[in-house]
Amino acid sequence: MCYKSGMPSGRAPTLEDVARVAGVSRATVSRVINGIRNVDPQLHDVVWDAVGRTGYVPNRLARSLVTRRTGTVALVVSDSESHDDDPFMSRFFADPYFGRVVGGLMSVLRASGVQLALQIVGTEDGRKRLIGDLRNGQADGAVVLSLPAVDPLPRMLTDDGIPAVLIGRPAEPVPINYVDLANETGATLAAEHLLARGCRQIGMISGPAEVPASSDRISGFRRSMAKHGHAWVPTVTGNFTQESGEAAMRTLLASNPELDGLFVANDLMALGALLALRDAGRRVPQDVAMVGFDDSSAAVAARPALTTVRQPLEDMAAEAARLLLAHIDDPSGRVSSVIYEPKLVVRQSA
Amino acid sequence: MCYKSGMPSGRAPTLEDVARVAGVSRATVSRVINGIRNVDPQLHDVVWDAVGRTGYVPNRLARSLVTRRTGTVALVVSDSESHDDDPFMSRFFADPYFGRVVGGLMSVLRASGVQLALQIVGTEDGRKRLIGDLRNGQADGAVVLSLPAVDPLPRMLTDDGIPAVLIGRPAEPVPINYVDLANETGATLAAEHLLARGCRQIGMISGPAEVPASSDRISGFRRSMAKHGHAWVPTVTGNFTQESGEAAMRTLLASNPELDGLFVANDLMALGALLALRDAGRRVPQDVAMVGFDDSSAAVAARPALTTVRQPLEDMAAEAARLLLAHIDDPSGRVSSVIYEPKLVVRQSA
DNA sequence: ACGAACTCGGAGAGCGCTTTCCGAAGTGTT
DNA sequence: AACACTTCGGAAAGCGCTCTCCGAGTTCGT
Repeated sequence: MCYKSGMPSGRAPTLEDVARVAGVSRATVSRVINGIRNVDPQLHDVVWDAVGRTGYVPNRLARSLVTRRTGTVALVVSDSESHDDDPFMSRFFADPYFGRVVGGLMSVLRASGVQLALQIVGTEDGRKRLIGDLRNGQADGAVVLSLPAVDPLPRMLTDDGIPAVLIGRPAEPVPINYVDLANETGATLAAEHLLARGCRQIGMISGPAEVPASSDRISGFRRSMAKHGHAWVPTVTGNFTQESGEAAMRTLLASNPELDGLFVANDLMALGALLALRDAGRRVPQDVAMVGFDDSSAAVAARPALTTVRQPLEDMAAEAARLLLAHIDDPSGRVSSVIYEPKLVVRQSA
Repeated sequence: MCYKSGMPSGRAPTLEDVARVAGVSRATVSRVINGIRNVDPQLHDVVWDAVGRTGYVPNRLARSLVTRRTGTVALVVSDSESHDDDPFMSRFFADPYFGRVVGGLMSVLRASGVQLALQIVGTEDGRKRLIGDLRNGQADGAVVLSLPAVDPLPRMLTDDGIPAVLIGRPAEPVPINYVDLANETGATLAAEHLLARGCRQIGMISGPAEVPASSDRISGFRRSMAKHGHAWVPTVTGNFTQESGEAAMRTLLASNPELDGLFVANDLMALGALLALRDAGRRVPQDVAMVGFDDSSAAVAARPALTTVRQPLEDMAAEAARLLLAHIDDPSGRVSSVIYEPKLVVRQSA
């Protein structure tokens, strides 16, 4: 109970307290702390000294209330109306995708002293509340994780003039900032690699057609295959989880026993496919060559290690953070989107 | 530009606006919105109607400023003074551990309408600011992710009376809420399984000795081994990443070529060990039996699938959230800790 | 019919901070 | 020495909300 410099008991010290200790007014302390205008250097020191002695820490809430700046951005994750006991969310968070994005965002935000607040929005009502909170200055802006299917959120955000950046392009064209990967190009890379390897019977395990990233990969792959004379690509749809990949592989194998090449729309499903292939007694890459997508940690961990299309998610997320910060600083700035070029990372599976 | 019900342009509507539309005072609107005291049912409806028409959403900041409740909890991740370009954080976020915890926390917090704000704290200064922010009511409480090594943070939190829950016990005894796994028991499970399988030369790949969870696993494993006559367990230390597991395995194999059993302190390192073993031409489990720890998604994905000690992280995180919420509601409540019992999940690797 | 007891809504004082507006000094010019 | 300028600190008005008072209106007991 011996009160040290920080007088840890009782309420946190306020500007008023510091002002009293320093023998000046609240306004002056505020100026010193925010480095505004030229305050007499002598007073300046007196104030900082008082700050130190009282252990004063500015109250962000109060500050935000008047400045209308919170130093926080929201990370919006859309929970597509999952049923209550559907573990969709856990699955999503456990997916390397989420972690990589958070890591990328933080690498930039942290340097700017900006915080990240996780927001899950599912229902129509949730969206309304989110927008309301953002308009009220609950956060300065939002990073929206790639939305499944068509979602009114992007439009709502732009309509209300809320600084926002999407990771993954919106399903419908909306004038909003976003970063994305050239998914079609990525799929093309995969197709050409498989073809160059001499595969003749090539199949695909795709993601849900409603998500743009997924449909781009599908169309990109189909297009390059068609260009090389493969008008028809047997395809089974998964949902980006390992289990769905395994199941899809079985289905595909049942209808196309001759398969010798495979493009899988993400590494997690590729992992599942690998298992199904092994169970079926097919060797990878000797019997079936396989190209994944993402270059997540799973790709390196897999045996055989996955040849995969690299998506620099961390960089993309970091760029999204930068874009958002810029847009917050200058809301009138032009809407911009940056598209990353994928790269094929050749390992063992193809 | 046709202004719909929400009048999306201009500033967000305030209580004052609603009051004007409803023809009552601010106070009454506030009462209606918060359901306080009995307001005349007729007025009640009038007010809600006005709320609907104006599209009013309460300003959390302003509300928090006076109520001293934010409806937000901080998720504190300690960045042990990593060097600037050390990708430690990215690694950490990409680890399934992070995602599982976030998922578990959100499952509970979401239902209570509580938000999660990510906080990374590294330096001494960062800790001070964190505490300051918390005392100021930046968040109602904190969930602290298992800290590497001895950290003053838990003590600082309790000293300042900030509701907090640790995930993973503190390195030094501190009267603070925490949830943890009976790590020693888990290691014992692994040891006994390996022994029962008939392994004679058993080694261990451990995590960093400074983190409590890690040291508990080490001591638990050593103890049971000793009890069964194995006084000496060859051990190599890793840092919980797959790469470190692979390297550790090589080292271990070099000094103990006779090895036929192995306990690895987490699944990610086990994955790495699996690779090193394969490269060395050892079959798992025939030549070397291996038990991992965590039962993360990696365990199922591995081939052979990992026999591992299950740590119900999602449940633990959910419980942490509940504990925190309870502690926030009643700060005088007793400090409590709940320890989860691990379970051995037998798959293929042992 | 009169006061006590109760119900309900408004006025207003803050929560901790920023920021405009002013007046009091200080500086330099003619 | 009188003027215009500039510099600097304080007073005070909010930011949007909650919540304690308090007064007015209603109901009921006697």
